[in-house]
Amino acid sequence: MSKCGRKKYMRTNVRQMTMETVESQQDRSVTHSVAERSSAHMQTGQISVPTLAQVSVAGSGTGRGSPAVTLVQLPSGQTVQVQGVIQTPHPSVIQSPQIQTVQVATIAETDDSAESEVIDSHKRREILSRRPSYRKILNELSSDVPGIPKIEEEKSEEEGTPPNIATMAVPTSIYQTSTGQYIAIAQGGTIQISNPGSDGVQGLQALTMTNSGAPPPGATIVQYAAQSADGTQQFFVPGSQVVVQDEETDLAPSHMAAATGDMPTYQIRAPTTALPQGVVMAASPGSLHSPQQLAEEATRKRELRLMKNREAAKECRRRKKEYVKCLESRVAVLEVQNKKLIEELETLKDICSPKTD
DNA sequence: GTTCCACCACGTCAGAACTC
DNA sequence: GAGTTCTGACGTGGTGGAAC
Repeated sequence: MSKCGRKKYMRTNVRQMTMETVESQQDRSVTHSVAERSSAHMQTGQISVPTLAQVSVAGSGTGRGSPAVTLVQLPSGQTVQVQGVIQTPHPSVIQSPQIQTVQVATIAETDDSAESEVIDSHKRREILSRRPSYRKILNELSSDVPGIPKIEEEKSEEEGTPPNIATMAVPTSIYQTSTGQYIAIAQGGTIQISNPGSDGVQGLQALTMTNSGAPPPGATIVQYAAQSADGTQQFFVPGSQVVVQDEETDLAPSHMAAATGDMPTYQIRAPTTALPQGVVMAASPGSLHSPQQLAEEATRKRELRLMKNREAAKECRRRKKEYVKCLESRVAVLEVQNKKLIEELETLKDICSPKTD
């Protein structure tokens, strides 16, 4: 590992540890995350007010959505019923069943029963060994809080198909260009380009072969409805041909009608040399006989898997960022609520305490 | 202009989590 | 239990700002 890499790794780890919830640490009872702690507070109705240590606050059955009526015991011994400032208690960012169970286990630790402690410890360890899913957490959160957008379940993922090629017809071949784009050529002559760099189905573009009639020798014009394209790309198709993304002035006049406006044009030509650098050839998923075909099939599968994983990693990072944003906003909300509660308690103290003047 | 540093995004791998 | 999805870990490259 390089020096730079190690440093970056350490930084990354520090950042990740600050937001870590129930992933990999063994002793979670000590290292609860902010969200976990705040969640525990919301669950038990306890409020941490360090500056008011003598004022004990007990929640009185303040379930989610019910009015937050709190019993405040003042230093003078008086007990006052308080209508809290939090009229609609926000659920914690982390609402997954695992973490809720963790909180129960944590609270149970205060019991003196050694037996229950052992059982809880086992349960907790069992639960903590599971990693939270950002999608699950956020979806559960969003089901409780209408304001938070739900992460859509990609249908294509459920069907085990990568998002970018979800609607792709059964391709005869899949190719990757040097720029990372994937080109699938179906039996019907439809060419679809999947751009891993773009989000969602926008990366999927359909091409229509227009080689009907009398095409000029060695060239087939392809209509390509791309959103943007820069530079020239070259990739291969079956039959020892090459698909070339033409420069704007590279076309014969008779073909210009096919490529109007900003649409770049692809031509299928006979290859001039061997495979260009960066192009990955993939075998057709047809009958496999020779070891070479098997190897090609294995390569194709690997490429597909890598492509899927690439997209999954992107999606995972996006979810993680969303999750962290959610946590941060939750912290901000809780800080405001905490401040208000402190002010409320101060006001009540002023009201209830005997006047010294 | 160069170097250093911090940050970010990405691709890949491995293994946990999940689905069927 | 096998296959798929998700996510932490790791390494890499790009970028912008600060210091020289």
